[in-house]
Amino acid sequence: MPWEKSFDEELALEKAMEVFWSRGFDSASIAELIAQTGINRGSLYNAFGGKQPLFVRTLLKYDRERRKTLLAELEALDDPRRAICEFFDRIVSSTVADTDRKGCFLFNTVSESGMHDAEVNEIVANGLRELEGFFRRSIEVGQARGDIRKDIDPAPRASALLALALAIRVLGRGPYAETALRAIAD
Amino acid sequence: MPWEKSFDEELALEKAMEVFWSRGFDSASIAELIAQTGINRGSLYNAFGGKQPLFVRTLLKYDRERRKTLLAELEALDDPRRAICEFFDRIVSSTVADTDRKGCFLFNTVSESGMHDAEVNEIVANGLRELEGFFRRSIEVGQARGDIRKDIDPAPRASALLALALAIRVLGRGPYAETALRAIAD
DNA sequence: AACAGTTTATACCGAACGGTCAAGACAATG
DNA sequence: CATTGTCTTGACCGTTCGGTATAAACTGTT
Repeated sequence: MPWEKSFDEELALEKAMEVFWSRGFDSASIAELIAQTGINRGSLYNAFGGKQPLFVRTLLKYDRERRKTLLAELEALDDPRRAICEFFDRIVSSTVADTDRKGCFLFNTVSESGMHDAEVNEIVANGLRELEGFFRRSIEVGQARGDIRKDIDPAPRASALLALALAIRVLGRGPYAETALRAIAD
Repeated sequence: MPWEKSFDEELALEKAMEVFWSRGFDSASIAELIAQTGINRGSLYNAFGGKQPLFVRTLLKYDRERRKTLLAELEALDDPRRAICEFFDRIVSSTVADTDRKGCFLFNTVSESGMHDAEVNEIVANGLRELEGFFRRSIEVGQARGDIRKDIDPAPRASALLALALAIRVLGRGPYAETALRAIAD
């Protein structure tokens, strides 16, 4: 048997992710993906099947390696109130540190005008759902422990926090005074 | 002197606006603009100069005819608290009524990945600024009249309301239970 | 050394893109 | 009625798009 893949598939996915992340699906051209991944046109199609499947794989990779690990990390704090604050802390600081204004891959995909196919929509919807769930759980536990005011309704407040997070990411280009935003969250 | 334009420029702008509004600048093709406006390719270039200038004109038209009139109308209520509620009422109801999921032209333009040229950015930034100003003014006046709690800081709260509005529009595809969102605004 | 299987590299495809151009259609002037 | 100058029209431009096909290069087995 002959010859193994000569490029690192995972590393190529990482590069491809950066391209989709910053440019979006439509605007990302195959040429750019080739240039950034360093692998050849034919190899790319051979290894991933095309633009769309590649996009899905990078999106899954992002969801798995960034969103899930972040939430797991925050839940491990076992301090709901701090977890939420920490979450917004990170969002704000990573937004201002994000010199090339990539934002958040999931949020970018949500707001990209043309709704994608069912598979992509499912991945994104699931990500948002889990993020909202994280907020809701944090609020509920925080209330049970007396760390968070009891007069707020967990579910809609969780939605509101999700909305704030999204907006911070989207608005991350103009108003940097968003730091003030975080202070309101609770 | 010869011949006047045979098509209604304002009506063509309206149609073009709908195209850019729902598809975004990049995804909107000249072919589609031609089909929807009904005017010919050459005429379009002759009358508007190209895709980009046409986009700017439709964006200005939107900003002038929708955003400004809406804010003026709400300010005319002379009831800051109700004005804010009314604003979110309208955003939510127009979002659920928006069968083709256009969202808000300004917000769409903000979140469109590739930052546009300085002119477009200025229009959008100005729109957001004025919207935020509307919130801040409403809060301040409301506080002075005793309609709004005094322990909230107008400026950051205005930013937060802007963020909520944007997020509602962006998320307007999945969670329709956003109606609950509005209840939290104050 | 011959072979098999997989990667490379490159040429190429039809379609769609934004934009231009030359000719024809037309109303107002002389 | 001829002229003038704009508007309309449809063909056409070069470029780029995502995707495919073909042939060479290469490695491990036989």
